[in-house]
Amino acid sequence: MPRPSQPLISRSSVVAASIEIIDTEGLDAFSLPRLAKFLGVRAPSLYHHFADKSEILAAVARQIAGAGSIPRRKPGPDWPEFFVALALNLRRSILRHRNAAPILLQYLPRDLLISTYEETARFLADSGVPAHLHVQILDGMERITVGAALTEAMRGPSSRTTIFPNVDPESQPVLATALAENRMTSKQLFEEMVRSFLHGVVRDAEIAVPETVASR
Amino acid sequence: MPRPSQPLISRSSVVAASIEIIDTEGLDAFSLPRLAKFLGVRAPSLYHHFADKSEILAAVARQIAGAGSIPRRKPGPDWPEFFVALALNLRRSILRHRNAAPILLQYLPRDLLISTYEETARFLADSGVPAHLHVQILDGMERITVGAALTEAMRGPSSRTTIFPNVDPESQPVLATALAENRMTSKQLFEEMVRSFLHGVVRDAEIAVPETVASR
DNA sequence: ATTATCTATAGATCTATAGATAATGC
DNA sequence: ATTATCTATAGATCTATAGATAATGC
Repeated sequence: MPRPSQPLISRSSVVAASIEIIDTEGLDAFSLPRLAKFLGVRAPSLYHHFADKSEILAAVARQIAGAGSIPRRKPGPDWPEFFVALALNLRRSILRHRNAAPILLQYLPRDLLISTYEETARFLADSGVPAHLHVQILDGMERITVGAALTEAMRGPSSRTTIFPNVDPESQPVLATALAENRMTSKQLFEEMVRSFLHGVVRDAEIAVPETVASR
Repeated sequence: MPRPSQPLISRSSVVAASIEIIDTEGLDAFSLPRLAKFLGVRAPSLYHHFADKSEILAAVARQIAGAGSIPRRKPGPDWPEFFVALALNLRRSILRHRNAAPILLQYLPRDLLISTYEETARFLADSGVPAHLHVQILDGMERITVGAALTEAMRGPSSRTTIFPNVDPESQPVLATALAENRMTSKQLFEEMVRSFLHGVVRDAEIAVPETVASR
């Protein structure tokens, strides 16, 4: 049955199927024959839509990383919360497809977190953050968010609930105390990690919302 | 030539050879036949020393991650610098073997960064950091360090020197200004990222070195 | 003429096991 | 008897290309 009336394959259906396979059967199960079977076609037909396998994987990475919506927020003293929201979005997207974490690491689209760095830099400027800190913030946010979410994605099921596994109160009393004192979930730790970083970056800077912006 | 007088293969030589292959030929080039050839033996002989391929890769990850020495430092107000040194060590180890980054992500040994969490928690306590922040610090440090180093390792050669590639001063003036204002290298950004996080975590806490410790 | 599928297949691997073999250590 | 290698190979893939074929769109 060569050339059907309606195309059997589209780039988006290939990406969706790939993610489905990786999610349910794991990364090792993913191959072009497996993907083709899932779509009800033959493997060579995939080459009509993608140059090669890596192009498919790159599209998968883009799909997963770009799934979240970009939060809207006005510049101002609570500018860090914009980044917290952005980071939580990406974390959720990555954790939804934990099996794909190695793909994301390998095919990381730049401007993953911050779709338009320019716009985000302006947001920082309008919030009164000095220009010399912008690169620190943009670069740090990207690395922290992607990195922390990826490592969290790779943790085994046991390490997900208990943050540090196998702590013996007898031999590790200080650590046991620390764990007992902790009231935060993984998600809250992640969120607070981002917040801490941002507050730390501006720790010595005078943050004042410029008049021109404040009065807009 | 079955059973030589001196064993031809050892776990450490296998790990070293694996790293050498991955470093110079890339991760895709790594296979048991390739590894065996490198060592001058036949592939099945490797199974006498390792249960399977993944056991070799896990050993590779452990070797790379555990290569750095643990800095010694006395507790006190400059406790963050201990963590900065720890993080820089791990970053260097990871960047020395960038091709192995996906392996590290997959076979991440827990207690990668902080060999003994207990000891580190005590260091924090002795430095006057409140117990309720210990988990935030230990968990955050591990995630930030590993994550940021891994994403840095995966960056292409062009993105290494220029932190944000392809910035057009015409259409992206704010970002261009930010880049012009930045005087930090990738390493310094990493270092400062860690420092910012730690200062941020304790931003609202009273840090006082306890008398018992300070007077030791 | 172009497009989107198919069949067939080249060509190259790869992981892991079974069983033989000779050196070693007791 | 155990150890550390080897040969041989099962068994399963996989990626990608060449070339055929029929539907589509001009």
